[in-house]
Amino acid sequence: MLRTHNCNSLSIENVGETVVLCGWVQRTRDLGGMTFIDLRDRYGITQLAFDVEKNENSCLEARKLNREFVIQAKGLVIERQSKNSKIFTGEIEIEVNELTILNRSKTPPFTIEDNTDGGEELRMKYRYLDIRRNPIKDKLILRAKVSSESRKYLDAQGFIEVETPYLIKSTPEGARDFVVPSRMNEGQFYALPQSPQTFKQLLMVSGIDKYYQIVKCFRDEDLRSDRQPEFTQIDCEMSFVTQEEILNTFEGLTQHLLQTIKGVKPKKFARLTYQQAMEKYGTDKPDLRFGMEIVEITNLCQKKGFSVFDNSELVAAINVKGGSKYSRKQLDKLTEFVKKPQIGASGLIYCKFLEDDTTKSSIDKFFNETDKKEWGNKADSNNGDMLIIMAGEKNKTRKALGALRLHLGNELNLRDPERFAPVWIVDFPLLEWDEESERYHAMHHPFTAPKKADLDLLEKEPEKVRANAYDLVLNGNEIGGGSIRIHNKELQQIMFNHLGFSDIEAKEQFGFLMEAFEYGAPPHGGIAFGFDRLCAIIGGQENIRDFIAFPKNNSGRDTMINSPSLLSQEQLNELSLDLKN
RNA sequence: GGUCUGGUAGUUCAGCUGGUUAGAAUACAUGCCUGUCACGCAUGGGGUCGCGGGUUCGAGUCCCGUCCAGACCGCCA
Repeated sequence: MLRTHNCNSLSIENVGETVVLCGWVQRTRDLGGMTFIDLRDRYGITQLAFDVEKNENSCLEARKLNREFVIQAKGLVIERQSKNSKIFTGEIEIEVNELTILNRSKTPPFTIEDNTDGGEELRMKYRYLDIRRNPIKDKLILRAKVSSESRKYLDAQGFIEVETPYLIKSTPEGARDFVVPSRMNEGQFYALPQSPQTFKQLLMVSGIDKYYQIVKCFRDEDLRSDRQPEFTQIDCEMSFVTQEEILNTFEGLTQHLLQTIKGVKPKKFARLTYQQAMEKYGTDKPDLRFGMEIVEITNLCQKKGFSVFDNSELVAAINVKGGSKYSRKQLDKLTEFVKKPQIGASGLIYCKFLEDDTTKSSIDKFFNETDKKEWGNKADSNNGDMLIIMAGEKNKTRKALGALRLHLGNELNLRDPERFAPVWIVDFPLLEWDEESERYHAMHHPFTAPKKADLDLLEKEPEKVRANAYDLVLNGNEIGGGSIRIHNKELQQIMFNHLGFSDIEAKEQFGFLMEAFEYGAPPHGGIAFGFDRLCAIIGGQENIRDFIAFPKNNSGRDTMINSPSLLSQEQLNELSLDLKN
């Protein structure tokens, strides 16, 4: 044994014991006659004390130590003369009489401290040093806890964890696949799974009733702060269940996690239909930690001579509490925000409700006090508030207002990371029109069952068909999504046809699934949680990178190991691959 | 594929409408200091201003291109 204790375990009760500690040198404080060293390991910090008069040799040794040297120190636990209440071991220190350098260290490129001076690029290149820091280490510990608590809950509910293959088949639907060339099958490729979707459905056909897997998935799409090309899902599927049972089971999982990890128990989760979410929040992943809902005022403001409103499909507003204090400059900034090409609005109109009960707006020429007060009533505006009004095409206007709402939520600090506002979004449309390929795409995926009541719309008004599909949204982030699946070959065939697959293509791509459906497939449905995102939000962050030990950067690179990288000509030959350039 | 922001000491950053020898903090090195815990004090070293081109008497600063990083849009069934 190299050590008898860790660096966070000794207290005043251990005084008088001889102990051996191992760890990294966090900092040395050389006072001349004596030297102090903060020794750090995963658990905490213990102060080592070296006194010239008591032990000159080890004191001189201690002065040679630099940051991040790995050392072993043997000595006596003594009570400190001056105590440090900031750390657990602050009442004691180790009077060291044997000091061994286990390994030396170069000066690290950034400081190994909670508030490091290192930028993200450097921290990623030296991720192994970054993980020595508490904030990163703690996030990995939180992740481990979320994973273990998820397993505990699902195991207790009778779910079975089954592993599914990583080397599978590329399919044209959905995200781009990462592909892996097959040496033994010249010219052929495996694909890495975007999700174990078809396998978990086959497991339902197998009678595995309740399945789950905490599993890596892969999508070759551009990255974001909440998107990595390889990411982890809690993937689940159940047989003989209604949508309601699935929602309840996984509402239970989410509550279990929030309770065991954060000690909070949210009430029954809110529910919105997709339609309601789009109307009230302009997005299918609304942040319900704050209000500021979108209010439609089209009928209240048309035919008054203001052509922008008169010619708009929708006029809608959000109420900014306390917004009447916004200066011209602040309003200009907001206008600038909505005019960005990403938002694409042509501008915004404000209407302030002043403390003296009068109003002031950018369109006072066209509307009188009564008009403006009517809008205010509709939006629950009080004196001191401000309406921001936008007009135009329905969906675009809602989206722009939704983006502005989120922007204001950030600006006004309404998005408290310690609060959790979960909401189920239900009744998603089954299909959405894709301009580029000029055909319908499955909004969720092609295995999602349409609502029975909407089935007869499928031929004539496919975009009106609602699906038995749902998302779990937490604090404005989509953390889970699922659906009741099709379990019948004929309906699956019809769906594929609507998605533009010929019968032959459908058979080639998903014949195995449709064949399985012919052997007694049970009704089934499920859900998948974005595990990295879930961890990040429970940890109060929006960026998932620090919840992944070794993440990729914006361009999909791992700058530590420098991947991806070129293959040698021999490797290419063996795989029968030729590079274009 | 697009929009925006940034790239200056090991690190984090400042550097104005172009103008002498490019600064600060921190880290690092050396010396002093017996109760520090972000120890303190003194001294010192440290720069291809991302890269390439252009404008100019003169470019870290302006222009064009390019690379890298980050955020967002598209994309992500």
